Amino acid sequence: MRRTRFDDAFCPIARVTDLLGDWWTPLVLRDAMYGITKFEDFQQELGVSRAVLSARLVRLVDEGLLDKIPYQDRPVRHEYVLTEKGRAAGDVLAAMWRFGEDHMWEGDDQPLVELASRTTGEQVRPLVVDEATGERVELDRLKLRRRR
Amino acid sequence: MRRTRFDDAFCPIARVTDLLGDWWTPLVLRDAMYGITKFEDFQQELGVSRAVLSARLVRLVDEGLLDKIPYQDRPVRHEYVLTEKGRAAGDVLAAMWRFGEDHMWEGDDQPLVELASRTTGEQVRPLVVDEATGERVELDRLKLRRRR
DNA sequence: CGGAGTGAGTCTGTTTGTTGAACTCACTCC
DNA sequence: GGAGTGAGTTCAACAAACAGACTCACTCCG
Repeated sequence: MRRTRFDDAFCPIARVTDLLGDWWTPLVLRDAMYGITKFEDFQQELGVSRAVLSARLVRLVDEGLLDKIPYQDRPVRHEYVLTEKGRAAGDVLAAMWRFGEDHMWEGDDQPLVELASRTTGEQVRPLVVDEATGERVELDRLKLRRRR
Repeated sequence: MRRTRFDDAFCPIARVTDLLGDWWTPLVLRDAMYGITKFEDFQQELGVSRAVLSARLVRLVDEGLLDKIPYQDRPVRHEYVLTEKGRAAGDVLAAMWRFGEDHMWEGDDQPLVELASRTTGEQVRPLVVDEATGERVELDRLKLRRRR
């Protein structure tokens, strides 16, 4: 029996879960954000099995988050680079970063690393707001309605 | 061999992946955001197997995203309600919503539902910004550094 | 020319996880 | 006394993930 798929669900969260919910997928995407492009580099960085990595990269290319671009012939070698859609998925990872930073360390412990701007050097702390008002989003306080 | 765990990774994204990356988990949390509290209601809404639902709820309670509160004796019945930490995880779901809304429908198709404020009735579109500057976060443009 | 090295996978046997369906248990309601 | 309900647990079949070995097409070094 196939694992239940959500890729044609009416709900955006379900469709994204279908795409990013496979084990290892968010970490592959994260490493792509950090500039990793080659199969071997993903594999060594993550320690994932080569078979699983191969399957994840194929999916991400199929879904349009990564482009697979040949950068030499004889033998053919590829690099995997983020597409526009792939970069947009960075917002989900950024939200995960913030939630993890705030809630996944016990007591006074904090993660050893932080995000910072390459230009100003200031620390960056992702926050989810409403685009129109700039106010924090609280999902449990919103309602769902049919789009008009 | 156990599926590789990321719950003690140095990276916040990896730890959150460990927590939310199990199949069905984001959807359980989403339904909790929409106000579902009872086992049977989750099961019927999602169509997930009862065994998996049971395991996911146990994990979410263990991790402190849900509280399991008895609301009657004889027989004991519980409701699962979001904790503060659980509501905070809503930001990740909101970012998923936005990415899904923008990128998971083909061509001119759009999801049939949208998020709206309960108070003003205005549509809400989650956006990930830097808390300090209010500017959009582009994860692939940031750097990682050791926290000082 | 021969052998080591490398990038990008595929293959294999075993262990874990997911699925749908049936089953349990402790009740309540008629 | 029997049907119904809420909240699970158990089961066997199937899918996915694991570590490690293997393949293939090259290049580089001596």
